[in-house]
Formats: sequence, structure tokens, C-alpha cells
Amino acid sequence: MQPNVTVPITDVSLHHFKAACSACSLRELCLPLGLSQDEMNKLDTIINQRIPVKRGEYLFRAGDPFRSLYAIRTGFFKTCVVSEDGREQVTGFQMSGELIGLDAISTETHACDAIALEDCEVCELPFSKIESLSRDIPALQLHFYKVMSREIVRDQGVMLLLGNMRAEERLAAFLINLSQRLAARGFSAVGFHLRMTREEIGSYLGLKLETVSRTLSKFQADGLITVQNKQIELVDLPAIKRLLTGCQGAHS
Amino acid sequence: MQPNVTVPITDVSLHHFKAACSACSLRELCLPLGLSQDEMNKLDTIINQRIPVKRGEYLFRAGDPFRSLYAIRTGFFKTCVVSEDGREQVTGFQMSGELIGLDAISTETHACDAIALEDCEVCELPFSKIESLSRDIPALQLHFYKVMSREIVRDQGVMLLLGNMRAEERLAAFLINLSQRLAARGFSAVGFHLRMTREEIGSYLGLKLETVSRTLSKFQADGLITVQNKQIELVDLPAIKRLLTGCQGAHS
DNA sequence: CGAACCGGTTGATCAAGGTCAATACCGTCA
DNA sequence: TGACGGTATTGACCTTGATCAACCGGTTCG
Repeated sequence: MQPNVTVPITDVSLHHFKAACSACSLRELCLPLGLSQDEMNKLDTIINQRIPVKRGEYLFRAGDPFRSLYAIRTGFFKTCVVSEDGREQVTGFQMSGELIGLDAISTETHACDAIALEDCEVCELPFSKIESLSRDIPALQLHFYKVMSREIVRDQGVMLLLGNMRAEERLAAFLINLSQRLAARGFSAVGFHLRMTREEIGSYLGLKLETVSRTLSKFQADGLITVQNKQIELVDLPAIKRLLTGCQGAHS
Repeated sequence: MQPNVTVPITDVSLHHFKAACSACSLRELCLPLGLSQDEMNKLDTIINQRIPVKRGEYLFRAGDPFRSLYAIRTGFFKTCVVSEDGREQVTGFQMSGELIGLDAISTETHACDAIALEDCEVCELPFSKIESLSRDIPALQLHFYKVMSREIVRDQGVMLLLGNMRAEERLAAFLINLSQRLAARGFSAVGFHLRMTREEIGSYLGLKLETVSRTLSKFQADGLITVQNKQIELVDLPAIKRLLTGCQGAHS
């Protein structure tokens, strides 16, 4: 059970380690290339950096008024929508360098919950300031258009997965996607620790947790992976990818 | 079979009925409120209006270079992604006042096909001009942020549908969604003509065409709707909505 | 006109994955 | 350290929707 606490964004929490975007190792993941020093400085003044979020805490909840986007600096989040009768659909797992909260712009109200799957640090981007700054910095405006567009493309990939793929294909797509995103951040592409439960994976993939568990066991029996609880090794990555050929490999 | 023709956007096709955005009945659907006359005029100069697209034609295809967004003026489109092995996932059905092509911004390449389900007219919005104009008109920039955000929220709703709902719930959600969007455009909320085939509905909903057909027949047998080929009457709308309670009704 | 074709409906059967249940495992904390 | 709660695995069985197939009714076209 996740404790029902929404992390308070207090002024106090902003002053630990005020670190500049220009010095951030995630710069190339969450900012456009080629900003001038002056533009970087402007960004630094509007972004509240290194806000800690503890495992299990909500960064925001569906229904919360929208004020800011959040860039994940370290850690791992899930976002999910919950239907009236309690069915939960995980809509994504986000890791460092990724932006969450985009769904809230349209209605000025968050449309989903964002929950930390481990202790995290995020940067807060007050949207009104992003709006005005992105008028002054064309590259920034384009960057946000692109980030949102990328999210739409990712969602289309998830729809393809949920609409067309069988359990094994879904799991394979999931593992490969994680692997690629971790590799892009300098982590191993073949060995990693899952931050989410089988149930959360299942919810994301439109499967029940038992099916996730069974399918992982089958992959292990087939020599594709090894599983030890949340520790995964992709033993035969090409074979896993082969499970997907014809399914339009990536969903970002 | 859809003919394999991509509609050519020629200079010639732009001069039929050059009608201004300011005079367009869809203004409140596709533009922000409260633009000045001057701002409207600027918009009018960059938008190529009333481009005809015949039924079955592709407005764009996955892989096409991205140049423009398109606002649908009249008619009905589907967008779909196709996997290597030919499995097609319909990602949405779009009607007048809606914007398509947003997925192409991120990679500057269209990520899906857009196909006219009937004879249509679209307005072309060259993206580079949108980009610069939206820097001059803050309301326009915000508008595009919101439109993209709304698409993300819609996609989350589809994920919930595909991940959690059973066939009857999916169909009910689909019918209610269509009904609401048609009503918002001044058409009847209870009687309408489907522009898409059972197969396309099935692809969108993650079902096979036989299941769509059976489920519609069952709804008719239960007195919820009447079906005659593509003509649908929602006889007992409250009951249809009840099928959905607990599923977070709308997906936009 | 008739043949072919497309879209739709309906039935019989099947299999993937869901459900229910028992058990095992692991980390946490008293 | 040992007990507990949340998580994971595995088995037996069942349900939903997929698959395969026959058939119908329009429309198109030779």
C-alpha cells in the first residue's frame, strides 16, 4: 500500500543543493540543445530544483489543480488513472530526464496520479513561467511542442500494444523498452532492477499479475531471461526482440 | 480497399472558397477564444483553407515528412499505425474541428496514417508558421499546448479502455463518445450514421469485427440501441451509460 | 444480367488469459 | 530473531472473445 501523502512543495525544500540546469547531467534529455548561457540562466531562475519525493508519495493526484510540470532528476515514477470502481490503469513509468504532468495543461487539473516508485528528486517547472519564457526562447517553445508530441507517439505505441499484442509480445516489448531507456541513461541494457510490482506491470500492459508472473517464468524457462524477484537479466536479447518482429518494436 | 493515393496539396486547390477563420463556424472548436481581429487576420494569412480530401484518400502517411497540421473542417478521418506484419491499430476517429498530425512534431515525420472515411475538407496549418505566430500570440501558444495535452488525456482514456474494459463496456464507451462529440457539433446525440466499418471499430477498441457485430446485436436485443447497417439509434442512453459506470465514462 | 466482392451477421468451436486458491518468498520491524 | 504483510509463483479451472466458417444483402462491374 502506498501511503496517502501528497508531497508538500514547500519553499524550504527548494534550498537544498540549488544546482543549475546548465550543470545538470540530464540537460540533453530534458532541454533543447544549443541554448545560450543567458537563456540557461533564465531557465535556472524559474525552475525549482531537486525537490525530494519519497517512495510511495504522490507528486500529484488526479483532480489536483495544475501549476507545474515536473522533470524527473533521479528515481522512478508511475502515472495512473483510476476509474470510479477502483480499477487502476498505469499509463506509464517515467524515469530521469522525463517530464510529467503534461496531461494537466488542457484542463488545468491533473488527469492522473503520479506516484514515486522509489525515492526521487524532481525539478518543478511552473507552467506560467514556462509559457512566457518559451515565447522568448523559440527553441524552448519547439522543445515543449516536441516533448508533448513524443508523448502522443508513445501513447499510440501503447495502444498498439494493448489492442493487438499477445501477453508474450507485451512483456517482450516492455522489457526491451525498459532496457533501451536505461541504456540511454548509461545503465546496463541487459541487467536491471524492476522498480514496480508485477501488478503494476500487469496494469500497464493490460494483463493480470499472474499472467505477468507466468510469462516471465516462461521466458526464463526458454532461456531468454533470468528472473530473481525484481532483478532481471536479459540473457538472449535478440530472441526477445524476435518475439516482437512484426509488432513495430518500440513504444519509446 | 482504400485506394493508395495521397492527396496532393497543390497551390491550385487552395483557391476554391478561400474562407476566413473568423467566419468559420468551427472557430470555437479549433481556435482560442478572444483573439483580436488583427490576430485573426494573421491566422488567415497562414492557413490554407478548404482543401478537399476524397473518401479513402490519405491526408498523410506514416513516414511522410512533417510540414503541417490539419484542422478538419468537414468530414471524418481515422488515424492508424500499422505494424510490420500488417496489423493495423486505429488510434482515433477525428471529426470536424479536430486537429490531426500532432504526433509528427516530435520526429518531423508522420507517425501514423490519416485516411478520410468520407469526402472531407481540411485546413492546412504550416507548422513553421504556427510556431512563429504562436510566439506573437500568447493565447495561440497556450491553445496549442492545450490541444496537445487534450490529446494526451484522450489517449490515457483509450489506454484505460483497452487495458481494463470488457467488450460491452468498450462498445458502450465508443457509442457514448461518438454521441457526445456529435452533439457538441449540433448533430443528434441519439441517431447517427457510422462512417467506419465494424473492422475499424474493432481495431480501435481492440476487438475483432465479429465481436463488434455480436455486441451491437446484443445491445439491440436488449433494447439499448437499434442497428441497421451503419445507422445507429441510441434508444436507451441512460442504460448504455450504466454499462460504463465505474469505467470513468468519457475518453474525450 | 449475373458474377464477384465487400461488409455484415450468426453459429460452432477453441484457446488465451482471467479467476480462484494454495503456497512460497522476502524484507521489515517489533 | 521470528512473525507478519506484501509480493510472487504455480496449479486447476472457467470465461471471454478469437477463430473458422457459412451465409446474407448490397453494390459494382464485366
